[in-house]
Amino acid sequence: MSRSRVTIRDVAKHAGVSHQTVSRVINKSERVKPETRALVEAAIEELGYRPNEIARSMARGRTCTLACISPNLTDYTFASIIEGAEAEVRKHGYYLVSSSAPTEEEFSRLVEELFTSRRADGLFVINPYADNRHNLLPPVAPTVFVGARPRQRDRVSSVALDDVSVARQATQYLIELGHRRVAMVTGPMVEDCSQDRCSGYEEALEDNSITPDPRLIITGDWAATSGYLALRELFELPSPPTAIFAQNDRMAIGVLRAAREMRIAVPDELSVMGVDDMPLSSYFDPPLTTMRQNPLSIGRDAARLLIDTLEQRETSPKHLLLQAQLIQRQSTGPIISS
Amino acid sequence: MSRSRVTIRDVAKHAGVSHQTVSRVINKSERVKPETRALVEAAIEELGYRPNEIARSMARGRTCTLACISPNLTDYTFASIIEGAEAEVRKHGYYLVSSSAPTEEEFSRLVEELFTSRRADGLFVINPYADNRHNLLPPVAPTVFVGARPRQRDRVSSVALDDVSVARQATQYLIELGHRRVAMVTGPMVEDCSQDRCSGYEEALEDNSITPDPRLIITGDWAATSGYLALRELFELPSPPTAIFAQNDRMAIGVLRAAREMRIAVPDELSVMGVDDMPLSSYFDPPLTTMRQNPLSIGRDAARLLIDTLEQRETSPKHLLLQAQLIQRQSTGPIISS
DNA sequence: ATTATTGATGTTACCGGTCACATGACCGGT
DNA sequence: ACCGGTCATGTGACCGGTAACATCAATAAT
Repeated sequence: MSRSRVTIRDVAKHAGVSHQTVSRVINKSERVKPETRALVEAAIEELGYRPNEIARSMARGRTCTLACISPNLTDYTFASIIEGAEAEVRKHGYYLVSSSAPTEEEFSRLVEELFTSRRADGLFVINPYADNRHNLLPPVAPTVFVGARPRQRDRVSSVALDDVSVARQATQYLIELGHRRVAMVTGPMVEDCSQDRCSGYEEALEDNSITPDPRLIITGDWAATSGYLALRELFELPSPPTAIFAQNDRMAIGVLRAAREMRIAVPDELSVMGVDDMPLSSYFDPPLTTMRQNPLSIGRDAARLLIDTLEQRETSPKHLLLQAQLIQRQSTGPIISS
Repeated sequence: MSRSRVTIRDVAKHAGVSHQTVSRVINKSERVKPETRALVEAAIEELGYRPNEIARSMARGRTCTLACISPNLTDYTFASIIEGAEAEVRKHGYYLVSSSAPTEEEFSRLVEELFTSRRADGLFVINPYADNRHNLLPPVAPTVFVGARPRQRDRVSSVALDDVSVARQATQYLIELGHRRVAMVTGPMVEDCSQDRCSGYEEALEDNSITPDPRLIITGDWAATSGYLALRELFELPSPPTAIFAQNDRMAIGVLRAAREMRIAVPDELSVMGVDDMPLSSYFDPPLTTMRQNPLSIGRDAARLLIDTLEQRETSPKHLLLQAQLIQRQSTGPIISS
């Protein structure tokens, strides 16, 4: 295993200074004479010295490691958030341990492991309201919620899509195409994100003096199947909708599939749109109109927020809301008055 | 931030023993009298003591952290591999830092950061032949390749899909449906995975005494667009194929899209299949026939292999090949003799 | 000239574990 | 009764950094 590590004292001896001076050089302290610095740097170069991060963590009581807990790592949006956060975090000299915790129990075990044993300095929680996990946060560690704002005025910061505004824009767009009976397929209603998208939808209806019809709102679970089932249910109604706003792309895809099977022409008889703009959304039949969010930048912003908090540049919790962009494709169209 | 840490010496004092005895208890050493053990455990409980993992790493010279470097974190297959590895790794008391390195430079910077500063004990490399990164491995750390076998008889282990066999089965299946002109869209030919799938394809043709036609092999890049372009190219041929084996689902989706635009009926005029079974593959039109791999178990196996190597249970490199399963859907069908 | 101030550097302890070795009690064999 | 061996436990060093304080020379202020 060649533990032939060069330590700070080896460098010191080689350069003929004390180890503390070497420490000052590698930490870019000002209090070192330029000549001495050069001497030490030469020694570092020559010996190929690298500071041992573990020893550093030990001495400083900080680990420079952050943790990110997500319901899973495979969902495209989650993965992109993590990718964004990871890159940003590393730019600042931190590392990111990303774990999946599908259940509350997993979540609390993870938090316990990571924080009581001092493995991580801070935490990202993706989808904190997927279940009761938001009540199981580590007692001390700075936390940033991703994908939802904290319900109580907590000490946690947050970064999320502006769900209200996104849903409102989407609905408004459908209404402007001439649709008056606009249905919606939601995510699980325990999630704030679903609720906010409902609010946005309702606001848009109100803006256009359309009376909401509760039968047009179907609760789904983000999976394609729930979109599929939603459409079947909606077309049992005496007067079915002419447009559907699905709260994510996967459910919208399910709707498209059901429409195909039921021989409902999209977009001529039914407009369908989603939220996310997954990589293959443009490859469905017809290509899906959607609200594109930028999960990478969500991750990046979350990372900045957490690091700013850790390094005391930010002391009070901050809440960021990001916008989405309408991507118009062929699954939506003007209403056809027959 | 609340440095009210309980240390091993606090516990020792509380229990009236030496810190070393406490250390023995938490490390489950046998050499402790049951009464003493009980005493110490009571003290641990009472004070809420948790060992500081960082101090442990420091003293032992191991970090119990593994790193996983992947070209990206958002690709469904990669993400699933990571999810599988992460869960397995944690079960054994390790942590996983997963990073994306789209380029060779990123890769080598990461390796440098992670291993010269002793942040990680071992490394997973997903897609080691995406570029020249397989030559930039950390000098000492145990490594497992995921998604390809090492080219030289290296000290690295590997876990991969049995690409030859998968492609052979897929091609064989198409041939059994009656197709004689079977085209293929490959991944980038620098990747062993693409090459192996080519070999499997050729073997199947040979098994059935079909002379390979090089014009039927189009090099793609795993992205949907390249499948799209491939089909356009293939249908310029004097006698176009009646079946296409795309080396992954995304490219197969691209083929489907092109077929739709060119009004080629799938599967009546053209059978299309892929490899992966992405979550939404069954939602395309028509639902995609594919070879389903199990990326979670790839990750899990890779994790076991790396940990076994680290803990010296496995001393010589081992190479695992996993199989895939044919998932028959509606994008493939018997040849229609007209 | 003397003292205070500042800058550059060295000394030593410390972070919280583990490791190697020392100690002493107890046991059995001769 | 003596010796060697094993078991349970304690002692002190050590891992490789950082932090606090000490030191000492050079400069500025009185």
